Amino acid sequence: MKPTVHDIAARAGVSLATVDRVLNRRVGVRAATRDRVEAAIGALGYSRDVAAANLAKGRIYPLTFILPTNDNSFMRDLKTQVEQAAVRSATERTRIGIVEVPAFDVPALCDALDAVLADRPFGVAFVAIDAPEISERADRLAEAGIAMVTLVSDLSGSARDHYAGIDNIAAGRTAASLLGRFLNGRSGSIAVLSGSMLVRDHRERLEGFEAVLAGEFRHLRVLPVLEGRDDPIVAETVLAGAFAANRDIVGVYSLGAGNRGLVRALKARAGAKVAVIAHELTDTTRAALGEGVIDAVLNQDAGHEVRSAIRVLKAKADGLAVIAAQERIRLDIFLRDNLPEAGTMGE
Amino acid sequence: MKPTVHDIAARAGVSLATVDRVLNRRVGVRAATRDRVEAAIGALGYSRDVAAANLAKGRIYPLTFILPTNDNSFMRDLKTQVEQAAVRSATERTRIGIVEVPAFDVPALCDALDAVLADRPFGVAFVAIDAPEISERADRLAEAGIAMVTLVSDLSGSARDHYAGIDNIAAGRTAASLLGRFLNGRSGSIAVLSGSMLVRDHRERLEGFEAVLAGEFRHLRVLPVLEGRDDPIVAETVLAGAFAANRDIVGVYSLGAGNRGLVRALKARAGAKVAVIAHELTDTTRAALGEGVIDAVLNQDAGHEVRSAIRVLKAKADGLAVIAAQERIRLDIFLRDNLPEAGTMGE
DNA sequence: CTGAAAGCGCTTACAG
DNA sequence: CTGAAAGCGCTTACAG
Repeated sequence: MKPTVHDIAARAGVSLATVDRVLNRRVGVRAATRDRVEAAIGALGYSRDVAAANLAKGRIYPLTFILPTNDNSFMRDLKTQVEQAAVRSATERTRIGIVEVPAFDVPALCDALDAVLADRPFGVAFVAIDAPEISERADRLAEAGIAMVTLVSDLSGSARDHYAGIDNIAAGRTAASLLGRFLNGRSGSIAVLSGSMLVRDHRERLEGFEAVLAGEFRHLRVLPVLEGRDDPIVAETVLAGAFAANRDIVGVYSLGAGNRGLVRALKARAGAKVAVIAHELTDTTRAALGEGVIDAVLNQDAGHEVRSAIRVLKAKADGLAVIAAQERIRLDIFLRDNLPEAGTMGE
Repeated sequence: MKPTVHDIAARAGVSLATVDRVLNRRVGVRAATRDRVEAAIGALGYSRDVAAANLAKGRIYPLTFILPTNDNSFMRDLKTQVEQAAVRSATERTRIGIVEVPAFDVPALCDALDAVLADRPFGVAFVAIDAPEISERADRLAEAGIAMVTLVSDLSGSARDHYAGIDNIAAGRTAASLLGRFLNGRSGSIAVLSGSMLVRDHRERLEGFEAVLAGEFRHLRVLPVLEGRDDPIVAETVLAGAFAANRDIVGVYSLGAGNRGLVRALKARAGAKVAVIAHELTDTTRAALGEGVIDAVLNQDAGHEVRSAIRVLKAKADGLAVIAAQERIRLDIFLRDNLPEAGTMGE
């Protein structure tokens, strides 16, 4: 049988309360007593039953998610996933708060993080903007002992405990590699549509993309990056402008959101088919993949990211380890041929 | 506050024992009493605390995994993942038994399933061979109330509760689509290396592969399928034979295991580079991807499959729902550009 | 058919 | 600095 606190208490000749004090590193135990208890723990090979501990503590985990209010499918999905996790709160012993802030808005995100600091939940997850003011807030949250996970986009050199998102450099490299192979020798210009160069995920995708094109596909020329603000209307406008100004565009890499605008601009354009790689599987990109308007979609699973963030924050609060492999967020590659049924996405 | 059994008991004017009887559908409760308790449950919006119930029950879940003893990296990885899950048994309240059987051996798998039936664990997970004898065993296990998950390869029209594996038709389609695009107009023959046509996963991959080639890439001709028994030595021999007999091979789809043999045969072959798609990211395929010997690897995550099987079996035992999206096993596509760091694979 | 009491493995006031 | 007792939400003999 697995040893319990009773076994430790008996072996060390102390009460349950003292065992509990040692187990939870609480102060006010004589060194000699502590040593006896620790010896018993070691000898018995004790490991705590976390479920029983949580039951006794009546522990619930207050967690805050800060999400940007972009009008794009991916962010809406992310929010839906957090809401669904909130529905599971009862069984998972969490209490999940959602705070919405305008997208790409550093002061607004700072304010939200300050509010978290005042509120002191167990943990916070947020889509980072890569700015020094944000890193500074992250440091303060870490000092306050609040567990912290960046979601989707990471924060450079910060005190966050974990990043729940894909490897964006690899995503950019993959996009370039697929585009280069699909174009197969054709030369010309490549349009890159981003959301904003303020966020690290978009910058990293661009970096990986340009590195592979420069290394392996020198006949493809990358045009200056377009910023669509992850907004369909803006995206359509800037992309249509690029098509008008550059008649030799043979490929497009849409590395941000706002793909409804991308698809409209592609359909409005006359001339030979361009090869297109986009991010995030949504109703829009799924349909475009089916029609052959988009050739491949790189995807991150919002549901997995949210569940992973929650697992990591809870584990941090309990001082427990996570299964590292389970928390790795995959880069999904979808072609027309491996589309999952709608509504079955997930970890 | 979340209502508890005490609240129900008070409201229905009965004891805890009676509440428990109703909650767990045990016999021996008068209909009128049952109705009162159920009314209270409904009015209060009660939901059971499963962790507390398991603590009280001292519940552990005996689970059996039946794995084939092939000498290939994927199956070794699968076994390692089950062993790691066994290490987590203490915290997950499982007791995991592993049974090994020779690969592609119907009588051996039948014996193993009969042994499970005699042993009566809560649940069993096994790599299915698609044969009527196996389906018959599955039916008996289902009748005995043993939860059942097929792993990696499914069992047609059987009573299994769940299949923890990828969509193999989509995998085959994806392989064809990538191969066709990478070859980009070149015509010639395609060699297909399978493990065995006895298992459904290999048959389905072939089916999807042939469908897309026939539909979209008519200039590529599929040679008769080679059976490598998922064994490197056999795979190398049959593939080398195919290369010798067919000088016009321009592509290879290795849809089973034994890729050490595939790589040896490819390296030994003179002539123009062939496009190659293989399955499962292992040390061998990872290295071959880096060297450009293999162009893309389709992968299933053994760790995810094992964790998912365990979650599903436990949920079945508890009569609980799973998060469907979390149990969907993804088809991973790896190019040279999106290889995860070694040792970080997983859900 | 029903209930009182003890117990699962832990934690928490409270008393000393 | 340490311990006895009660309790978290549920289940299980046992008695009636």
